[in-house]
Parts: sequence; C-alpha cells; structure tokens
Amino acid sequence: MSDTLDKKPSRIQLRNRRRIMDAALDVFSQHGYRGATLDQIAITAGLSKPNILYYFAGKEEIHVTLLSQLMETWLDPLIEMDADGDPLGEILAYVQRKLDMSRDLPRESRLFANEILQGAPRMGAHLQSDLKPLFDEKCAVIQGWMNRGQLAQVNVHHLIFSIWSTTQHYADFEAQISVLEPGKDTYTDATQTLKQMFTALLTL
Amino acid sequence: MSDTLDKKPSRIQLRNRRRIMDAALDVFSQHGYRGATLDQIAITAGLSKPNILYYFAGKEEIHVTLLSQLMETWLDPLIEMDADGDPLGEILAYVQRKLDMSRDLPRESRLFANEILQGAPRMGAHLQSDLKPLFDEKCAVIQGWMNRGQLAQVNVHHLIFSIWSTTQHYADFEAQISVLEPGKDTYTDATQTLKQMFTALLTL
DNA sequence: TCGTAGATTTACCAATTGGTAAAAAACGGA
DNA sequence: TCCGTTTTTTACCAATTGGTAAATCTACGA
Repeated sequence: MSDTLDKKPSRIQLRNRRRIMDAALDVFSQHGYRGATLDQIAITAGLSKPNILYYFAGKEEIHVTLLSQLMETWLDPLIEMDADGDPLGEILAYVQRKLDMSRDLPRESRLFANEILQGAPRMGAHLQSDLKPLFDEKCAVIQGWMNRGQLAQVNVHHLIFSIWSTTQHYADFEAQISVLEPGKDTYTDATQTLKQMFTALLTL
Repeated sequence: MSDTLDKKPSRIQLRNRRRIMDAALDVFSQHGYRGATLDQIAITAGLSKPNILYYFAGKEEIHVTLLSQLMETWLDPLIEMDADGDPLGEILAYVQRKLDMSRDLPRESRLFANEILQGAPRMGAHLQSDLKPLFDEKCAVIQGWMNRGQLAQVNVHHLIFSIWSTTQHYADFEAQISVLEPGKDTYTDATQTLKQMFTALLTL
C-alpha cells in the first residue's frame, strides 16, 4: 500500500508516479477533468489501469495532486517580483517570466485554464489560500510604486489581470494563433509587443 | 424526420430546438465537449434524451451547430470596425464591444475557449475559412492607419491578440476574478483600465 | 370528428467508464 | 538462495455513456 505518509518512496514508485503525473498532465490539459479517462492516462503512461490505481486512489486524486503541484509553479514568477527593484523593470521582467512559462509549459497553462473555465471546482480553496494573499501583497507593492510616483497610475488589479491574460493567451489559444500566424516566430514578436505595451501604459 | 432541408419548422420544432441549444450551451461551456453528456443536456432542456435525438442526429451535431452559430456572433464586433472611422476611436470601440460580449455572453465565450483550448478539433475549418480572412483584412486596415501616422507603430497581430485576451479573460477566468475581487464592479474598472491601456499604447 | 403526420415516451443495447479482488510476478535484503 | 514485500496483471463489476426501435400520444387540417 502506498499511503501519503510512507517512509521512503522506492525508485520504482518515484519513476512511475512521475510517469503518471506526466501522462495525466497530457490528458487532463487536453480534455478537462470530465473529458479525461483513466484508460487514456494509463495508455499514455505506458501502464495498466489497475497499476495506476495502485499508485493513486482514483481519478480525482490524480487531478488534485496535479493542480497542487501546478500551483507552486504558477505562483513562482509573481513571488520573484521584488519590491526593492526598479518598478518598470520588475513588471517587465514579470511579463517576460509569464511569457516564458506559456512557451515552455503550455500543458500546465491549459490545465490551469481548464480548471478555472469550469469554475475551479477542485481549486477554489487553493486560490483563496495561496493565490489571494500573494495577489494582495503584490498589488500593494505595485500600488506603493505608483503612489511614490515611480509608475503611472493604473488600476492595479486589472493591470495584473491584463498581464495574466495577454501572456497565458499564447499557450491557451495556440490552436487559434497557429491558424492566424502560420510559421511565424510568435513568441519573439509577443515579447516585443507586450514590453512596448506595458512600458507605454506604466511610463509617466 | 427533421432533415436540414425541411420546408417549414413548426412552432414546436423552433421552441424545442432553441431550448436544446440553450441547454447545450450551458453544459458544453461548463464541461467541454467530452465532459458534457446528452443526459445532462436533456435534463437541462427539460426533455427526454431520445426526444433530443429526434431533433439532432447526435451529440456532435449539437456541438457543431452551436459552434457555427457562435462564430457569427463572435466575428460581429470585428466586422463593425470601420476603416473610415477615427482610428483610435474605432479600436477603443472594438475593445468595448468585446468587453460587453464577455459580460453579456460569458457562456459563449467559455464555449469558444473550451474548443480552442482542446485544439479546435471541431472548429479548425471555421477558423480558416471565416476568421482568418476577416483577421487579415482588419490587420491591413489597422496597419494602414499606422502607416499613415494615425496610430503608433505596434505589431498588429499581437495588438489584436492582446485585445482578445484581455477582454475574453473576464468571462473565461471569472472564477478566479471573483476570488481575487469579491464584490467589486469588475467590468466598470476593466473598461476604464483597458481604455487607458490601449490609448497609451496607440497614441503617438 | 377523424386520420395522419409530427412529437414523445418506453424499453432497450453495446461500449465505455471508474474502480476492485485476487492471483501472479518481480524485487531486494538476509 | 530463500522469503517476505512490492509491483503488476488478469479477470471482473456496476454505473454511465451515446444511441436505437418501436409503441404511443398529440396536434391539427380536411
């Protein structure tokens, strides 16, 4: 039995757990929770379905585990924003990190988007306990910059929403972009345009 | 039998077809294609499952019909953009129309987002045949404005992507926003912030 | 009012779903 | 090498899925 409080996960446990997580990320990010099947995850992971249920108690536990791990990755770029750094530089660097995540971790972005789209039924609590405090903290930091005259006055909540939406768009709506911009170096142009946009918005 | 080429749809046909479409919009937009079930749609519509299959050939036909109808609604705000109008005014009005659509038609926005997230398996053709030409046309219009010195020089593709992402974000990620901004008048602030943002970006 | 086309229900079905029990196999330390 | 533990497979299951056939009911024009 593989309880959450086992002493030492064996090498096999570690390898297979990771395989399952990776396969689940594939499947859940493409079809959403209800559209994903254990059989698909099993096939993708190269394991049998009962074997997967040997490592995880059920479909929901796999999904929840995935979302928990994702939350850390997801908050990281915002955590790095430094209150003592150069205001515009810090925000542009944050935009850059978010854009890099869309390019390098598109599955994670889509998993997150799927969950929120469906009303965050399995992540509402995490949003409240993890995202909300961080969001409030960093909003205060940016508001401080604005109050000190280091940035133009903009509604801070919606500034952050616009950073999230513009950057994540490139992962979540890739299917659309690839139709409209076939064969283009999308991320290079996006980097340039978003930098220009937020500079124009925030420069006094 | 109710073929596509029936002479006259009866009052009952019209009413039930609309009911089914509405219920399907509810269910598909919340769970995606694979996560939605005919039983759910039937219950939501207040009809029996076989009765629904009397009006539509199957689950896929319901979904495809929904997406086709949606495409028209979706392209409308962009079609209205007038090459002979005031450049900045036209773009800000477009942003406003898209934002209004997020507020008034959130289910449609999420249905669209779900489909694109999953790789647009049932809409790729529509994107190519309907969206792409319109996109190219309007990009040319905006590029013309920029070339004539009526707007600041910005990558036009990514300008439009940023309009889509920032406005649709308010419908698609509502579950997240409602956690971070409880009890706020989100759309009023969004309108103001987005207007400020695109004005700053596009003013010379 | 009556006949019929249109609309709805009842009773199914095969395939797929998430999940289980238990046997079999592989592993690893003594 | 042996023995107990961990891992994997085989063989299932009940519930749900999309979908069908046919009987039944209902609306409505002649």
